[in-house]
Amino acid sequence: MSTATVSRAINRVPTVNPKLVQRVWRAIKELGYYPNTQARALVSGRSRIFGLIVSELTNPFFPEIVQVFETIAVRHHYEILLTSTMNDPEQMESSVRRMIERQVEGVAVMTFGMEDAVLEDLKLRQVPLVFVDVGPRRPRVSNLRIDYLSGIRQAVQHVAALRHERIAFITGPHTLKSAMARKQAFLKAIHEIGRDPDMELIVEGNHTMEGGRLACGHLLALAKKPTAILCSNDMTAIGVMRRCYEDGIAIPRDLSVVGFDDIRLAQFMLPPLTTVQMSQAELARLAFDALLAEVEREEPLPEGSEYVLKTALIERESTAICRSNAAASGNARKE
Amino acid sequence: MSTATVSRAINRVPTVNPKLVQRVWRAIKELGYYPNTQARALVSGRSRIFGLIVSELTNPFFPEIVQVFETIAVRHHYEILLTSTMNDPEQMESSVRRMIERQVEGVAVMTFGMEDAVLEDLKLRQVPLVFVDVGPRRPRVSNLRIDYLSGIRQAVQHVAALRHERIAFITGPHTLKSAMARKQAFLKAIHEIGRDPDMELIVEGNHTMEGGRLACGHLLALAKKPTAILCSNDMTAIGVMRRCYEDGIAIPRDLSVVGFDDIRLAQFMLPPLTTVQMSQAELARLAFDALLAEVEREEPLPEGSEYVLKTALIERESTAICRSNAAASGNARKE
DNA sequence: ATGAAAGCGCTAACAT
DNA sequence: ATGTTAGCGCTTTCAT
Repeated sequence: MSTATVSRAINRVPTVNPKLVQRVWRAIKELGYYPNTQARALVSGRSRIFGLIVSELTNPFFPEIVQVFETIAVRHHYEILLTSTMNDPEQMESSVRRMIERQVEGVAVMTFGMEDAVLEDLKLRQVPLVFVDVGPRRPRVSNLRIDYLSGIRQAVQHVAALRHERIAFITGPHTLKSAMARKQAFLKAIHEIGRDPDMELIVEGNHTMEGGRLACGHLLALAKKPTAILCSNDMTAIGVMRRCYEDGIAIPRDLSVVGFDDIRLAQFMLPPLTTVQMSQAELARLAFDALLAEVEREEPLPEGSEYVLKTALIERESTAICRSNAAASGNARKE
Repeated sequence: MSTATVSRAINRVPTVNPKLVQRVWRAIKELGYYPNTQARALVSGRSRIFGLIVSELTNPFFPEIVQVFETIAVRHHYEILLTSTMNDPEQMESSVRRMIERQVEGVAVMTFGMEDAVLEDLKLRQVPLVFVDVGPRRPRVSNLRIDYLSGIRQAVQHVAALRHERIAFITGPHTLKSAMARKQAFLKAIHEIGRDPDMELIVEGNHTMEGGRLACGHLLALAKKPTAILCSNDMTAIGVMRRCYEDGIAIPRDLSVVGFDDIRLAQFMLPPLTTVQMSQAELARLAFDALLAEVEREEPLPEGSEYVLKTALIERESTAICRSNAAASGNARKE
């Protein structure tokens, strides 16, 4: 029996004698034989590896993305090559190089911000790519566009319905495209309900807890304080909660706060954080599907592909009716 | 110029003419050439891949481990093959198979619990392995032993010094070796300070928030309630905090709580959680070093290797002096 | 239905 | 110092 026959048996080529197939499988069991993926990849030209680039695993936004991406990948007999760049262009470059060397069949760039020239090499090789929000429209690259407005609109209407009138927004860093999109969505949503945003109530954060804490301090020092604060991400909201804890301000009694992202942490906060969900599981799934579709597509679409991810409000316990305005409008309210 | 020369130039074999080396590198730049790792691995017999098996990425204990392991791996020109098993033996088996097929040079099994027969295949192949707490002593397998006692002793002494007398402990699942080790450490530490543990105050949790919440409920229903609760892990402590929040019990004023693990979340809690740190970064580093040492060791040690990871108390704000006992002993204390 | 042989991209041994 | 050749483990023609 030749190696060719064995190969055929393993790969279930129908023309092999069932008797032989049996023998082959028995031998495999006995010898504990496992095929060598490298050799397979070498001859087939298909590595069955997808690259996955994230900013940092310790940012609570990413673990679920990686988890889900990995699970789906395995189901499709793909392996993932994971790298976290810490937002360092040099690391980004090195990870791209490693990915090319390992012959990845596609790369999901889940790092918010920078769609860099660093990726030129990947594009040159026609490696399918998928970005969040920032990708160019060109063949073999897909984009996951986040519909920030849908969820943020819900959040704004939610607090407005709770009679809040002074609604603040803490932004992310203004260098970050996705953060600016969130701010714009907030402004739009405010306009939609016929109000004019009070610019004093829009302050800049940096998507960290400390940034949220500081920004909250500013807001609380205002002559006319907000009664509700919406945040550009959950970590910011956690900073707000921290600040309120320090200052003895009770959430949601004295102040309502809403986050964005719905990282796992959000539900562990006390009180559990009301937040706009941008499903990490869904994001991962879309990214994988986009890559897979591209790999299986013979002729690349000239304009690449686009997918949209909706966002939606998750009501938990960090928002409540505005006490002052509830009283003003004659609504009884227990203390 | 032959391919061999190019290969030598790339691999910096000193005997090649500097002129040629120059030309080679220039051509590489121009053509955007990257060596094919698969082919290299095939001929060299070294994949430069380490497997990393974790339980689940969404468990806050793991992301930092993965992050650090990956960072170190890259620095040593290794790639990691990451799989999360969700504690499912079947997934564990499949991931082991995939690792063998990809010719990993070593595997770090960071999944607390089960050192399974599933790993037989790996052992057969003499693949270096590293476990946490549960590995057998045999050639090519290393063990990271956690020194639970050092940190738990500090925690016990810390709350004892704060005049707490009724100190409770919420365990993990009793099927989990590492959880039982923590409980034993607690008992030992209590004895060390000359006290007898009150078995009524030892209740079982399951390392989840809900488990902690329930266990805390039991403890609070006791005729003689504890004034301090130590937990087998941080998620349990978070459950305790949740329960107290629901019941209007103030931490640390009415109750002190201590966690274990020091997951990132701990510092974001309100109040920030006092906890026993088991450094995830250190754990990852030890695991990688163990693997690397084993790969580079020609002759395997007959008994494998052992490394010890210390634990230590991180004091934050969820513990405070016991009010009742402070008063009883005549200590004034502001409200 | 099976075997023989070529070749995937690279490195190492041998030859020059 | 460089080129030639063989071979890593596998799949895939091409014969038979």
